[in-house]
Amino acid sequence: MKKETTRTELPLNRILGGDCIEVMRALPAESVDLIFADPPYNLQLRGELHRPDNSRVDAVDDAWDQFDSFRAYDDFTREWLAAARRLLKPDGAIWVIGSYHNIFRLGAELQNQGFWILNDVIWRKSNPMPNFRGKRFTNAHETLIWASKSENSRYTFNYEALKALNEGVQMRSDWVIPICTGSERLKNERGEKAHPTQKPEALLHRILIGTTNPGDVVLDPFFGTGTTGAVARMLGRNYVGIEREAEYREIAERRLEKVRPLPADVLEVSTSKRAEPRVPFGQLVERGLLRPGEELYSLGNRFRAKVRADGTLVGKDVKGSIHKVGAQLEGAPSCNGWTYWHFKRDGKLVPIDMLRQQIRAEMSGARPN
Amino acid sequence: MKKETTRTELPLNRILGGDCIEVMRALPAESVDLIFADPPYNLQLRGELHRPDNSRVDAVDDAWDQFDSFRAYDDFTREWLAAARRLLKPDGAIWVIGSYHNIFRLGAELQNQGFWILNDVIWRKSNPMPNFRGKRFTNAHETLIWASKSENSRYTFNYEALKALNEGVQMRSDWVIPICTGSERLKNERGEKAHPTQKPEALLHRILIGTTNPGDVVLDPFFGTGTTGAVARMLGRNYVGIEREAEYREIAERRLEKVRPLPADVLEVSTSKRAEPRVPFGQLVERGLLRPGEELYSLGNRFRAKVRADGTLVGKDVKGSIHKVGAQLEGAPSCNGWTYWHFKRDGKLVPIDMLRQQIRAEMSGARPN
DNA sequence: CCAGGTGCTGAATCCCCCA
DNA sequence: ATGGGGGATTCAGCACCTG
Repeated sequence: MKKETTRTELPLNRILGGDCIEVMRALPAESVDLIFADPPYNLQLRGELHRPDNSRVDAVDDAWDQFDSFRAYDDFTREWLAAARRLLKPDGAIWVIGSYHNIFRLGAELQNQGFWILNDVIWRKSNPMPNFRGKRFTNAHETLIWASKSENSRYTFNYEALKALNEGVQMRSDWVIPICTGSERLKNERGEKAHPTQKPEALLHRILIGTTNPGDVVLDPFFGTGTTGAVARMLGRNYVGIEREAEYREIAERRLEKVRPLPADVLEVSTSKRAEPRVPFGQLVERGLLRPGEELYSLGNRFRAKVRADGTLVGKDVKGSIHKVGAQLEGAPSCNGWTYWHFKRDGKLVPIDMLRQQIRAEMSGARPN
Repeated sequence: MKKETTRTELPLNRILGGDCIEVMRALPAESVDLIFADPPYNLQLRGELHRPDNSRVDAVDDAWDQFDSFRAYDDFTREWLAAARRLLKPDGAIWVIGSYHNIFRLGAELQNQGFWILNDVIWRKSNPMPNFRGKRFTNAHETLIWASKSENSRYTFNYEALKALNEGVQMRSDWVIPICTGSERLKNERGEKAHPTQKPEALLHRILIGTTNPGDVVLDPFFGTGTTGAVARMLGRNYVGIEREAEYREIAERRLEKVRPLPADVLEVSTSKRAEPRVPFGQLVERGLLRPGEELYSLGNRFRAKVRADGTLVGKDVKGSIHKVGAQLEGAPSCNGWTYWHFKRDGKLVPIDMLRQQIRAEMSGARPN
């Protein structure tokens, strides 16, 4: 049963037909920045499942034979996840979505394969289908798991952009988003909904804005009618879709043709201070913005320190960087010297960070960027 | 190494010392209606964490939360779940709570053992701890799983009572409840929090109202400081607690002594068979059961509000119906004012729902029901 | 008595570059 | 690979104090 697979180049912004496990195995390793996966959880699919040795799992229709069906689902999960993992760049990440039918098995297998869970996120549906028989709670949410490829991955997280999306408050792990209805819901020629579990674009919008950058490659191995691709294309990300059903692929192709990518300037998002160019404190002295020997005053004006010619400070029994001296004086584990230390101008105390901003402004002025 | 265990009778309304797996193995099979379990989460924390103001976060670093590997945690989960399962009556059910660190392994093992998941429920914290380094989403929720012993269990679900708790709308799978702080949070002699992970009583209140009946037996194998027992006792349910740490047991004993069980008539919950007559809150004032100006006290005694002559309440910065004011004070989408607000009689706090029951009794007149 | 400000805390897998 | 050091980072609720 061994199949010869030729590793192709990664075809960007295309939908690939076929079984996602086989297709992924033929793609180049470590070529993808983000994976979004909405795998099937319908246990009726078990007839199409394969064990790791590629033997087919017998169709088991008996409802009581849960153990075998869970095992088959776990085998399927293990295989596609391993194939997906291979494609991820070392600093890549994955999102999976599911309900209580499958999310626990999915999450456990993610952990087993060495993915590092960063958050579980609750998609809280503002308009869920009620529980008609009154025997359970309204199933009003689905669960997403966001995980990096490994514990030490430097994953992408646009903290400031998400905070801005959330009215200036840190984005939480529970997201209120309506289900996909109305004109967004795709129909087939017969007027029926084209796909049973089409996800809202708002969900993918938040995921892609928050955990990818423009130009990144986003892979969706269960592409369906292409929500991931549509949002990726709109947001200037590259997508790779894999879908087994020809009908879904055709609908997705037509959908993607209509998407107009947004211009680059709109795609710029708020960035954190971490992204700003580094300015050594010594430059302030070199450029004469602070004189050697000048006195600096701590936040709260409890301590003083003197600037030395090499860009270090000297205070009472302490010397070192602006950060180190501040931390030692405060007895704190760390200290941001830029906001901690102040200098005197016209009798007023001004944070030295103002001088850093001045230098940064000059730097960006030189480079028209 | 075989240990002879004598199967004792089930000791009701007591806290049992020792390892919960061993203790459960010594209890009689099929004797429990509901299990609530808050097992260790296996947090796997690395270094210290500081807030932006440099204060240190008091982490959950207790020995009982340390496991060497996922394998070790899975073994532990398998054993305690199996022991718990044996104790459940055929129509019994279980609730477990966890975070992304452990909930996927917990859910998968529940399924493996033949439990039938009925819902996963999201506890949305109205006041979670933020993410201090801006590297992830605020971890603003925990996940509960509600499962019956088997697929065909006729589990208890008080649909109408929960609907009433939710202002007449079907209860959803996401619950907004504040974390346990303030006066509800138990302290030890040193003034520190007595238990690092004490759960809010409101969470147990909803679980016990929704999925048990008065007189049922509720087992909590990780009893801690006894939240499950306290709410069970208040609501006229029997509890069995198991806790390994003597210090937690002593605190729980003292806590439970103080709990006053509610009278039986208050515990009757709505049934779908016969709708209870609606009683406007204003009738309590008209009839002189409550005086205008009288002070009401919130569940948990955190808030107060004053009764106005028109049957509305006025609290700090809020006025309106008993439901609306309760919801606003709690920051919750809704609130059942009848069970939320209490008045003082003979120095004790009594839910205003008792007065409604009184009026209903009068209304039903000849029918003693 | 109220308004406003300060301080503390909560189940947390919480940095990243460079030598 | 590992260590050192620059320097970035928080929301809601309650207790307590001051004016």
